[in-house]
Amino acid sequence: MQEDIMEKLDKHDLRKTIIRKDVLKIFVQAEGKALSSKDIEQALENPDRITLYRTLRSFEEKGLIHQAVDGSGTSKYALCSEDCTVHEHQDDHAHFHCTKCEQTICLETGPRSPVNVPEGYIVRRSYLVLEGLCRRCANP
Amino acid sequence: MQEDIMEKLDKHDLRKTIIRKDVLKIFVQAEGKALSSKDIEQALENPDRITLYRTLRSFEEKGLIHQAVDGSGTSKYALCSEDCTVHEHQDDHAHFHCTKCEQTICLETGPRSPVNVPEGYIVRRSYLVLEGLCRRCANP
DNA sequence: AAAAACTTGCAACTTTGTTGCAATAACCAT
DNA sequence: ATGGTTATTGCAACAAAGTTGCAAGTTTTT
Repeated sequence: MQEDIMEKLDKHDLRKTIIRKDVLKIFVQAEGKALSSKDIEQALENPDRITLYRTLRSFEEKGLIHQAVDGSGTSKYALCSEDCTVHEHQDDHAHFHCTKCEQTICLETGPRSPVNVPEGYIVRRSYLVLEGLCRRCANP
Repeated sequence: MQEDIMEKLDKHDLRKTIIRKDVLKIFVQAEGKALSSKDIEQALENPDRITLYRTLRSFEEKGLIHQAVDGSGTSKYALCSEDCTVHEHQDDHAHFHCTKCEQTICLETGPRSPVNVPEGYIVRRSYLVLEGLCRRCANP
């Protein structure tokens, strides 16, 4: 698993620094859960906030993680599937956002039916967010 | 039109103060375009920033405007359709977000096919965001 | 017209995120 | 392994977006 992390960093052309290993480990352990900068700050104790932001940006640029739009206002990130590359993210799945515990998870969703946009508009990506209560919060 | 605005405020149980009339007028004129707090600040000259935030919150609570999730990070709002009530928003349409000019518009979209969520999860609302270039930015 | 209820505007503060720069660590080639 | 190159870190300073408490000012109700 330690090797897994090293390999991932290597494959995505990222230097193996302590914080990167730590952050990536947290993402791997989170298993499809989207994490905010704050979540990670709390998991690691006292990482430099700025360095963390930059780590997240690098990870995203190199195709290791993707932003999970969830309507909560703050950015969240989740581990990409294996086939994301530096140049193009392939994370077309929807995200579920629990309004009670504020957790966001990636859903396994197939391709969506296309939506009509006005003449002349170009669609590059789309995000689908489902909002409601997760299992834990729905059944207290 | 002035009467229209007064009526809307009345119907939604909001006091008719100067800033509320002004802000609502801007939303009516924006015609389906989603506006950020900043957009409105610029349209009105020097409104109190805090009061504006509170105005937007009241409008949303009373079902006059709805948040338009667009993945841009900052909150945007657009006028609700007539049948939104205080208790339940009905704005199920998608939003288009132009990554160049940062404008967001409401799209007229029909009902979407439901997405599978894990056992026990409850979906209350969903947001669909299309991201790309608007007509103006796509054809320079 | 006065009382009650709500709204405004100000100060102060929090959270989230960015930039510039010197010091440091990782990587590559001897 | 050693050193040079290049990328990364950590700090300070800053900026944007948003919130809270409270006294003063408006609406609305009676």
